[in-house]
Amino acid sequence: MRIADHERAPVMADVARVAGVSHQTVSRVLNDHPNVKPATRDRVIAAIRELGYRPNAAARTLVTRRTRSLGVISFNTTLYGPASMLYGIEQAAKQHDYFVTVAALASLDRRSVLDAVDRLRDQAVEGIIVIAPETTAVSALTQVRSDVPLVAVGCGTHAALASVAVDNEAGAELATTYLLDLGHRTVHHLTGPRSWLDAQERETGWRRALQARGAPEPEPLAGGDWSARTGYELGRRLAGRIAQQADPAAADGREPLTAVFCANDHTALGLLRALQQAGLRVPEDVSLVGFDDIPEAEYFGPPLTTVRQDFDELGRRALGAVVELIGTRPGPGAPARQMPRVSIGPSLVVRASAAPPRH
Amino acid sequence: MRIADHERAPVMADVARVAGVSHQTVSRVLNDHPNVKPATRDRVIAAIRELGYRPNAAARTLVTRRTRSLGVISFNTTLYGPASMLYGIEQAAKQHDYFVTVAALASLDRRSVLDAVDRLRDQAVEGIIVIAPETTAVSALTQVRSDVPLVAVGCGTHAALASVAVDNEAGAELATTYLLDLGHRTVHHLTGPRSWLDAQERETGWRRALQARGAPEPEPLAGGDWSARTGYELGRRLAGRIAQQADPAAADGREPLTAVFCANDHTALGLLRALQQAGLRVPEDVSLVGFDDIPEAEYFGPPLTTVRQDFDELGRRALGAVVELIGTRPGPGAPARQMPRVSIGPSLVVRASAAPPRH
DNA sequence: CTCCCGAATGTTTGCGTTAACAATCGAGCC
DNA sequence: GGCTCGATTGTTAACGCAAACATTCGGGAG
Repeated sequence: MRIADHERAPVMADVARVAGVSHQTVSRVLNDHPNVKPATRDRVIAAIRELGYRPNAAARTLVTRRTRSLGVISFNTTLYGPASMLYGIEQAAKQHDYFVTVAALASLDRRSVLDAVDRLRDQAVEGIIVIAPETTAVSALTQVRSDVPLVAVGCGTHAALASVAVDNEAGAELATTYLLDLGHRTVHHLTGPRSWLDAQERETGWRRALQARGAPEPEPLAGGDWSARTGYELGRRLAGRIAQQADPAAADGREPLTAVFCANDHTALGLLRALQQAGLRVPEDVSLVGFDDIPEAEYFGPPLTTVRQDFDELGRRALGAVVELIGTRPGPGAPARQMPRVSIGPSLVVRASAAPPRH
Repeated sequence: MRIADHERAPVMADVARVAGVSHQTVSRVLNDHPNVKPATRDRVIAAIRELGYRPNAAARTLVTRRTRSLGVISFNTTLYGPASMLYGIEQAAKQHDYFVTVAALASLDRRSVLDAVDRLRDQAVEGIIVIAPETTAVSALTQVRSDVPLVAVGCGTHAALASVAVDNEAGAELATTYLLDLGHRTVHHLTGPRSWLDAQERETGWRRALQARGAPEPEPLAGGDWSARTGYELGRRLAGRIAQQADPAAADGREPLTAVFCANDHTALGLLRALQQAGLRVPEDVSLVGFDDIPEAEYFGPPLTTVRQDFDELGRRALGAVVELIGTRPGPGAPARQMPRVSIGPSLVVRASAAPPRH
């Protein structure tokens, strides 16, 4: 396992010379071809080791037309969800013997997304996974007329793309129904950013659950952007409203607010903080349910009841989907390629932040 | 911008034919060589656009021996820190016109780290950034006799590697001194995993601050692994101890526990939760300071005073360092390559979780 | 003993690009 | 008017590998 002493790195021909065979035989050994005498194979392997030879990926790609690399486009890799998905993708990619090249987006506008796709195509990735669940991004993506297989992950289940996503509607229904079952007259909803499909779907699921029970449908609390900060800001407003509600004279016809389903755990944290700061108790005064089940949710004060989604699994499935797509390449005269849609079921994790309403 | 109608993608020769020039002229246009007549250049560009031509990266790499790709090895991309650094790295890489290939580690043992390096070298990355701050990983890395430039990021400032890191010791001193200044007799420390350099350095900084003030040095609270869970578990034990401490008869000679400096924000959250559950108030009964300043820290109950580190910047600097290293390649007879060490200063973010002790 | 066939190995070609070298073309100069 | 020089363009040769196409060798069938 010598290091090239500042000369050119050894190439296949060098190995061949040392092993006393032709370079083609070396190639055969490298690619596990049959019809190589074991003794020859051993000599070649020894030579490879002796020289510290490693195949040149570019040369190999040039002739095989395969790069074994995939692209992942991600908006904010800082969020727990995207970060976990990336992790799941990479783990799975390793098993399928693929490399993962990431392209982080500065913003989610059409231009930025298309640029990222372009960048990855320049690098000749064999497939692309997009973790960019915004509607504009998705619509931009649907127009990428490219021969590169493309799968969107965590982008809601209704995108016009091959996609892998958690069933947001089902999750939202789960959360809402749970709160209704506890005895709340209705459930309010702190939304995520309206431009995200996940947020839209969670809102839809929430609404559907209310309708199924004939519960009043309060105006959603809009303005969340998944961050704790916006949860906090909305919480401040809510706290004021709840204070009024204690005073019957000030009844304003709106539904009393005793239960809130938050679009995700981070906003729930912000909301929690705002309520506590206003002297309200969770779950005694207000019940809360989140979405995601980030690792910290269990240690909020109080621990957060939330809808769990398996990001790792999402990532793995997404990878599986691209690999599948890569395998079933066009083939002349193939009909419009079908778009696999994988939907993963979420589950409710019950903790202390939701309880029956007081009377 | 036509799509190849299922035939081979156009190559340089196709462009040349359409433009009525030789392929070399096309190459010159592509690479911004001087001495191409503007009119010719325009014809070539038009042809490129007409055919939807894009250069073949593999062929280019084969001859230039440059891949314009970098590898990032990361352990747990799910944590806020690593995820943010990855983001910063990618942003900066884009500006330097590099691709980023990630290699996630399943574990931090020597073997796994070396495998990752190998994988990346197979893909011919020009440089590697490691976000894997464990001592075993670092020691494995120092032995990678490779011609690939390698920079460790967030791995403490004492590794025997080119590195970019926040000054953990200074940050820990900042936190500890702040608590002492508030009037606490001493400060306890909830450590991170001992095998991480960051954790070690934070412990060192904490100890040094105590010594500088002549404050008693309590046994560190070991067992943290950066997670909220371990913070919680340690917190349970602490709570028991504090309860005893209220009873003078049970005094056990240990320092009273009124202030804790946590190795990171997540463990601080767990600790917070455990204390509250035990009926203790923060900061009235116990003051807390964290490390990292994750976006949620501001919304803990109470908001967490913590040491801020700029992960994005860390990532950018790390990228700058590798690019630098790549630029100043060996050169025959070059002396052992110097190892750049960048250390970034942290800052204290004061919030409500720390206050003067009661008497 | 010869022929045929398959296993094992070698030789040649082409992948798409850039670099090195060659050729052409004009303009300026003596 | 021939020559030189620089600007522009073309031609050829790598780059390192795998696939297609030879070749060799040995053994079994006839």
